[in-house]
Amino acid sequence: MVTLSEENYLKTIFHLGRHDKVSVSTNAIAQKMETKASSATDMIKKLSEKGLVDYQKYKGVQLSENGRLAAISVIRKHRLWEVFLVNKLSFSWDEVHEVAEQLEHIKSEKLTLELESFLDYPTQDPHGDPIPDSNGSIPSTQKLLLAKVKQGHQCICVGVKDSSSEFLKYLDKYKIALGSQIKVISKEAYDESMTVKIDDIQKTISKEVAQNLFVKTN
Amino acid sequence: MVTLSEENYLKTIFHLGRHDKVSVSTNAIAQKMETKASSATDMIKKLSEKGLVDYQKYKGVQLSENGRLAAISVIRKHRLWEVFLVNKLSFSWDEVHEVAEQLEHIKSEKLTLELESFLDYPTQDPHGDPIPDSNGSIPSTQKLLLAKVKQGHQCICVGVKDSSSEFLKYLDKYKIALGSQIKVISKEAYDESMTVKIDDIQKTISKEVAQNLFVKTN
DNA sequence: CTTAAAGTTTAGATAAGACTAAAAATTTAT
DNA sequence: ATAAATTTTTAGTCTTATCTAAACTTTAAG
Repeated sequence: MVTLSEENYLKTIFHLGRHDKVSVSTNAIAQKMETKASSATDMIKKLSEKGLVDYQKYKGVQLSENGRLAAISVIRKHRLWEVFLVNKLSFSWDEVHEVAEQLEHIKSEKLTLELESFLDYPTQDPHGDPIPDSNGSIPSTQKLLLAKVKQGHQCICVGVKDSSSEFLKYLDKYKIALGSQIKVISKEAYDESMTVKIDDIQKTISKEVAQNLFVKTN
Repeated sequence: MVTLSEENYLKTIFHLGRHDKVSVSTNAIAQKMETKASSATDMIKKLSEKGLVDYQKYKGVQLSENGRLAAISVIRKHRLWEVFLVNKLSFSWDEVHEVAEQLEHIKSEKLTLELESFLDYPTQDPHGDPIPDSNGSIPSTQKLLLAKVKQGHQCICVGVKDSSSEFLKYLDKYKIALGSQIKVISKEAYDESMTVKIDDIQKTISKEVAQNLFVKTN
């Protein structure tokens, strides 16, 4: 049995180790979990004893195959519930995270499968993040940050890097949503801001925004 | 903040104190919670300190107004989720309890209200139990046990007293469901069994069954 | 290459919730 | 009405997950 707390640590280790596949440091885990390094060490030992992570003292951790599957199972449930909250109940994309953090720990294989079916097998959550399938495979999407798009190019918004409520509300305010057409009109070298046309409305956006929007070029 | 464990105790005390409104004994609580009397005493003290129950040593407990509201809130969520599982996902009425036991602890007022709306404001769960409204009022239904129905009388099945998986599967097997028309053909004094006509099919049912089916006379 | 800084682990403590065993109170039975 | 049986509480222990403070590694600087 994997406890609620263990699931949260596994999820954190998964997210931290996602991009660079080197091992994840104790401090990084503690910081993300908003806890102390000593607490992280304790939990890492426990996860290691259960065979969910590979751990060497002072060298950080990596998820084992079982740990990866456990983490993905939690992330799968989190994202399915987010789809439920937005598509079936009337939650907006900036309101779902906290509730999904609770719902992701509900243990029932049948529930997850039935929910997935009820939602018509969605492949991504309301923020554009991919939903793992029941085998733990994560559909990959070739997306890049809007900040990387060259002047004159056209793209489509497919996700957010920062899914904080504040950023999502900003996007809502300026009618930027998944699927929005974005054309890069010009880029400012000085502050890395850019002027873009979003579904035909022109707007200048800051570096911070451009570095947190995922797009797909078409 | 009411913890998960506290919520479970409050729910148990509510159910035990439902019919006879006298105070609930430590042993009764421990038995229902499948724990030891000493653990129950510890929790009772904690609930008492939080003002959720009225407690006098050796005299048992009663829910305070706040405790009652907290218990009802949990029961409301439990029953709403059961409706969701049966009506929206394809759970049967004998499969919902365990999952609802987990879902009932999700904390989000908005979620509960939206779920209730999504389900079209149901007034009872799949077992015929009433769903409290958001103010904590429980719709009362005048129901009685089938065992009390006199020979020759007609009634309609409106709920179950025992909602164990075993009993519910028995009812499914013999096509007894909420809404079934039941006419009492004869009663056997010796073993309290009765012969009934259920939606026009005649069957003899035992005392155990008759004492666990709620009906409404029409 | 040695030392200071940063990062990590250990040791010991705490709180929640549960348990066992024993003591105390209440209820039942003679 | 008192002894026996039952119920309830208390005292002390355990586990999980957390914390602080101190000790120990590793890394970085000079």
